Amino acid sequence: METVYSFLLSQSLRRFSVLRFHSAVAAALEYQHQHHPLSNPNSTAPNAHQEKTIISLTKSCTHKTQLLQLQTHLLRNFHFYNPTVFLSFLSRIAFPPLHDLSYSYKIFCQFPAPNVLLYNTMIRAHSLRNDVAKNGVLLYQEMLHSGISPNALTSMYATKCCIKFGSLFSGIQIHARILKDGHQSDSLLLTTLMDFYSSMEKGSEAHKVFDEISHRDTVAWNVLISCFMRNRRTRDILGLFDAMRNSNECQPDEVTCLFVLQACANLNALEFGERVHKYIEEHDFHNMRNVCNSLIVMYSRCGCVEKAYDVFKGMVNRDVVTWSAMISGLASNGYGRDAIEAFKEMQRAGIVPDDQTFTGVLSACSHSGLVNEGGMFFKAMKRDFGVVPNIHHYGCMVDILGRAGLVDEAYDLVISMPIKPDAAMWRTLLGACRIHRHVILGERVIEHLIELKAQEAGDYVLLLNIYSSVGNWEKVIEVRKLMKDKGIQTTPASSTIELKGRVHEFVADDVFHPRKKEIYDKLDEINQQLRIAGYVVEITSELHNVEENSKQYALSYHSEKLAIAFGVLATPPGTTIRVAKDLRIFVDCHNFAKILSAVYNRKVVIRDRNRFHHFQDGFCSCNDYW
DNA sequence: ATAGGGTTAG
Repeated sequence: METVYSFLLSQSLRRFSVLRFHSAVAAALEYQHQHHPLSNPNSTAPNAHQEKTIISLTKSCTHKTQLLQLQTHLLRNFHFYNPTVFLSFLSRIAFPPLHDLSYSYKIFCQFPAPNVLLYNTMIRAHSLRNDVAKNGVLLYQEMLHSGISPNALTSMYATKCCIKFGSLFSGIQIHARILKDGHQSDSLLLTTLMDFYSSMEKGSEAHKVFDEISHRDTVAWNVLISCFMRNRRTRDILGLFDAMRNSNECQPDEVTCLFVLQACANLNALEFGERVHKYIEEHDFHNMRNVCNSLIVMYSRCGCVEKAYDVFKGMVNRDVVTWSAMISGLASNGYGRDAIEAFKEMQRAGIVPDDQTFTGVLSACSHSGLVNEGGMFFKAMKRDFGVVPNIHHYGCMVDILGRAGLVDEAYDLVISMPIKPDAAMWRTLLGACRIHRHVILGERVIEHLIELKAQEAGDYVLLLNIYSSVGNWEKVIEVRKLMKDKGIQTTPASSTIELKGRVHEFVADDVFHPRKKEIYDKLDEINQQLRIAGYVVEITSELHNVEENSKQYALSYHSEKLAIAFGVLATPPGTTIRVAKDLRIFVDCHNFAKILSAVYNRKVVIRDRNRFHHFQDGFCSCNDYW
């Protein structure tokens, strides 16, 4: 018995780990209990036939009890510590479905001289779960301490542990070790390393690693694209798609298309989205349901719901995601009634709606001012479909009531609902207060936002607009002073327009665009034309920048106006002008677009933070402003 | 001689 102890203890000391020391003691005691004399572990290696049998036996075990029995048997025959057998056994325990990490660690500690293979197995098993990923990193460090050199797989598994654990420092250490060990030419390892930097929001580091990969395949490109997606570098993704197509190493696959379509949806880049659609058809990805669902979303988010519907019609197997995407697309583009029809048709098709379907249905009601229907669906979703309203559903209801002028009812709903309201909820209500010039409630909502410590410049601007809309200039001055004292800065709004697959971005009084002179001249010309048609700049009701006075406001060039002017300038007559704005559209610009659509005979589609505004022949599809 | 890399479909 002394031998057992001293052997295991010396092992554990040599391998530098207090944890391991305790495990080793426990293990030694267990063997004492089993009356098992541990002699030289490898004294009787199984022959080739035995080994094969043992491994297949190990693989056939589905429960831990079976494996325990097998372990006892193998120990008795001195076969357990055969490296191959032990590895097979450990893998079985450490990976799903059993995935018993504490037990696998226990038996791992019992192995006299773990090699790199065993460590890899252990580290990989730890990289699969968030809660133990940290131990994977520790195992890696322990391995280095005991003088075993890692191979490319070790570094990869350890990197994955760092991703799960979220440790930038450990990951950088691994990166250094990769370079030291000369594994920097392993493209699969570097792909994982890219993903690591990406998940740590170190985009430029990820890009550097990408540049160092000698043979970049589709996966490497996709990881870079997902990195740009995370870091909101959406516009660069379009460039990457082209670069990928022009490279002779690899071509975009359906995963690439999913990313790029999402980028197009965010950027309002319809032309580019259509090109991706063409690519999808050329490569037979259009039979994939997730790709089609993404196409529906892309077309809807680009204000082109007809094309979204074309894709929808062409699909054979529509699931709940397909229907929900279509319903939301119809809703956000102002086709509330059609969205509700689609919902009914979905039920006829036997597809069961879920929570996100109802978000779409309720937003249809809010976008089309269907107050009664909204209330009806809100009641029915829980009663008839067992979908418990979440914060988005309550948000829609607040929006429906608020827009309809029932701001007090909306407030009561927020107060009485079983979910804690978030900042977005209060902002919805604040927006309703602004539309209906509800000063008292507006002040109260601001208090709630301050309480949440979530108030933004935009919230104060809304409050300012509420005060100015009722002519309370004293309060306007007061809020402006408050904002100045608090040092609250308004972020400049930006508008984008796509032209020949390129996205152009404008801020108010933009000076960056290469064709700015032409654009400003065009905008002046448009303003002149629109004034003849009765367009008056609305000064009093909309203030967007605390620094500005009314005179400057009247003369300022809003980002959406610049984008529209660029559209008029650079596209042939009759072309639809599609603009996306990251904040709410201004009332003044809304009027501007409305009159422009008649005077210049152009359809104008503006997507702002909340919804689409389709302008045609002097009218707008939305019911916000009139 | 190891279950080498990446996915947001609403």
